Amino acid sequence: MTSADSTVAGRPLRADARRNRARVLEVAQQVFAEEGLAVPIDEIARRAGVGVGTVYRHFPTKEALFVAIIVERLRGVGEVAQELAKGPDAGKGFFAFFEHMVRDASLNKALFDALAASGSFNQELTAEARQVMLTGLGDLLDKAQAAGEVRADLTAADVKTLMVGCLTMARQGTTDPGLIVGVVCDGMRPISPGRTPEA
Amino acid sequence: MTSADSTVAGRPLRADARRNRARVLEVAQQVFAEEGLAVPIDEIARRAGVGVGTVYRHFPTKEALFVAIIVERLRGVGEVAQELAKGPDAGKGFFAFFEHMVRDASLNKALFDALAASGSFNQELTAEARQVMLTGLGDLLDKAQAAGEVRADLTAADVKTLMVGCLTMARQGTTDPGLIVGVVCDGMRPISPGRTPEA
Amino acid sequence: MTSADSTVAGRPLRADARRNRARVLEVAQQVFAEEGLAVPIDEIARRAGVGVGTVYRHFPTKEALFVAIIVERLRGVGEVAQELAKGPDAGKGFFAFFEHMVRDASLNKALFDALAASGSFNQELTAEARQVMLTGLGDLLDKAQAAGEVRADLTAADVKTLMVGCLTMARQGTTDPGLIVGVVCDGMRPISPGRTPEA
Amino acid sequence: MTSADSTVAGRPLRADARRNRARVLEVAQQVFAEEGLAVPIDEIARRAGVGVGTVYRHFPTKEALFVAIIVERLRGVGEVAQELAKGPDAGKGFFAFFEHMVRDASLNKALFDALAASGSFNQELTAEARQVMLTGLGDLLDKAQAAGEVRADLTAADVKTLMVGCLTMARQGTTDPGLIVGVVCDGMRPISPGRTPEA
DNA sequence: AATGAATGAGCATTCATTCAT
DNA sequence: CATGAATGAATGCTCATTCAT
Repeated sequence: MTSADSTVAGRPLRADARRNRARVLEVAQQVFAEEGLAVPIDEIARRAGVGVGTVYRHFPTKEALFVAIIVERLRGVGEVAQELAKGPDAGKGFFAFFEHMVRDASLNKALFDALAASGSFNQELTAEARQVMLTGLGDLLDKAQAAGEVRADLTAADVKTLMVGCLTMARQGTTDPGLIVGVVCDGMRPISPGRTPEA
Repeated sequence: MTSADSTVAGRPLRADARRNRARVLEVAQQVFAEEGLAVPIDEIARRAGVGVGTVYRHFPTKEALFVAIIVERLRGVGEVAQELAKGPDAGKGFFAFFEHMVRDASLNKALFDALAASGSFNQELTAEARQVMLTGLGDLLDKAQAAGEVRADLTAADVKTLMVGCLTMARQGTTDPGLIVGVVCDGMRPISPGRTPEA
Repeated sequence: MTSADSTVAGRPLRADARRNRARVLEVAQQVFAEEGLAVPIDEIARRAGVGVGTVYRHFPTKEALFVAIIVERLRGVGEVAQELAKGPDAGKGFFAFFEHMVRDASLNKALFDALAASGSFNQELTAEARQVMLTGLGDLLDKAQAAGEVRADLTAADVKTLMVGCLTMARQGTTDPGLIVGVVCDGMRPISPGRTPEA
Repeated sequence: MTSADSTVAGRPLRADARRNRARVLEVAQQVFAEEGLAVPIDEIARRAGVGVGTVYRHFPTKEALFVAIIVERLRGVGEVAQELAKGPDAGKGFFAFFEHMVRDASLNKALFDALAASGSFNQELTAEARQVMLTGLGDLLDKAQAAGEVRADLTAADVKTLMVGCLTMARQGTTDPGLIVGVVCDGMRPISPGRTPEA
């Protein structure tokens, strides 16, 4: 909703061009989500009802297309976190966010990849989006830590990593996602006196 | 370590053949580890110093080669777990195993893949090896649970999942593996009365 | 001559595409004719002055390319026969057709293969074309038999077989095609009373 | 049974070597007959119960192996013809030979290939065997022509060609071999006054 | 002599990307 | 701008032939 509609920084796209760009993005996300990165661009073009050329007009590279998807997703995630940080109970909010994210992304390979693979691509291209995401998450985390609900030694990056980890596990489909999230969330809580972790 | 040297069940391979087979396996593991499954067989052959034909003589398919790696690894992991299960302090053993595994495999993509992707391939081919692994891990887990050191509601499959998750995270390289393992191990411990998890 | 220009049944191909398709077909026919089915697709592409990809765009499989050639040929043969069947002297027409066909195809391995191998491929794909051919030939044969110029116990399929046989022989290059055709045509005539065949 | 047992002209092979050579030849003939020339040498070696090396020891090339089969066959055919030429009724003998050959070879792809493909290989290697064959057939033909049972303008080479042609047709399996042979044999008979061939 | 492991050129096919229409 | 045809490098795999054991 911000200003992510132009190809790079050119003039505002023509209406039909914008429509095509959006359509391709949407389809690509779905297709990648369903079948993985190996899907040929031709297939995406076909499903989007446009020619390959059109895909390449908007995204000069297959990687660029994927990065675009990632960026869009990361931005969304960051915004949600930001929202929750403004709420009253940051502790509850934090864990809810974590759980929600995992539940959500475990159903959506594209979102998963957006998080997981955000490091595997031309870093420069995703840098900004990752920052947005980490900032939102960071704000939420800070508050939760201030409230004593989360281990103080965790950084936003650590939490993101743990989130991706939970996603990977959830996606395996071999274990109840609830249990996984339970274990990890539990592990993120401050170490109570009654426990002897790692001892 | 057992008798995994012959192709399938034929006569013991000739000395040079066995050497080549081992060399290919070793190289393939490394190369796959470094660059992922996309590496051409030709590349593996080249690095192993043999012709493509030789690779194909020993492993009739690229998948077969990968499966062979997985199987070898899983077997190893299972055996280690089995060993530890026989030790005195199962709780300590369990967490040590978990930590060790993650630390180890985070340096070795092949081992990681062996664990992570063991479900993505011709199930039949890896079934046995996976069983060996789960059995070993299960024995260790049982003892640790009996000793009250691990949440009773976790199964061997859950633990394996958590291990793979930690591996994924550790491999990202963006977070201290120790911290990750710390969090997850902590989460696997029984819930102490002094804590209000998920509350 | 009819409408065999589109790939399957899509919109009429772009001018250049149609040109390429035709060129590939033509070259493939020649090359197959000269060197047999073993010729690599790359070779055909090279000789046609296009990339391999182009060949594969038009013919998704090597077999498909060959089938296309066969189909085109069979259609042509059937149409010629049909034409002659409409003529006045069916007997003369029949033998002329036979002779012509052999003479023609003995110079063109592709046409030969079209006839000879028409049974060796995905039957479904060539079924229709074969039918066209047999129908044309059948009409001509019927008339010739009615005129008492051809043994009444021969079917269109038999005649086709004999034609292919003559072609095989002619292609050997070791015997005068005229003599061969003479012998076989002679054998197809009704058995005169003055002869004691097989006696 | 003559002197076709040594590799080329070396010393008489050791007993086991001769056994191996014969076994390979026999198997190769069968396998080629069943599956065509495309069968890998490894397959032949396997079925013959020897190593590939052994095949190559006896036949330095795949082509050489095939030539050897051809040669053996041609010799046999020539000998049969020779035999019949010595009989009383050359006319009957000639047609019987023709029919017999077709019937026989249509069941044996190797024999068929031996006849059909005898021209497709290193001519030098098969020259002698072809000569033997043509001589035998020639003797039989001469007598039949002298008896007025066969068109005088046919040469042994022509007849061989017609035989191969009939084989090709018979092998198609789409027409009754008897009918084919009937037509061709009929065509080989002298032109009776009561007929107007090619007129 | 026999064996079968090793070799590597060769082939069908796919797919990211470019460019004429 | 959109289209989709053309391109060709890349890849998994086969198989004739050589050679160490």
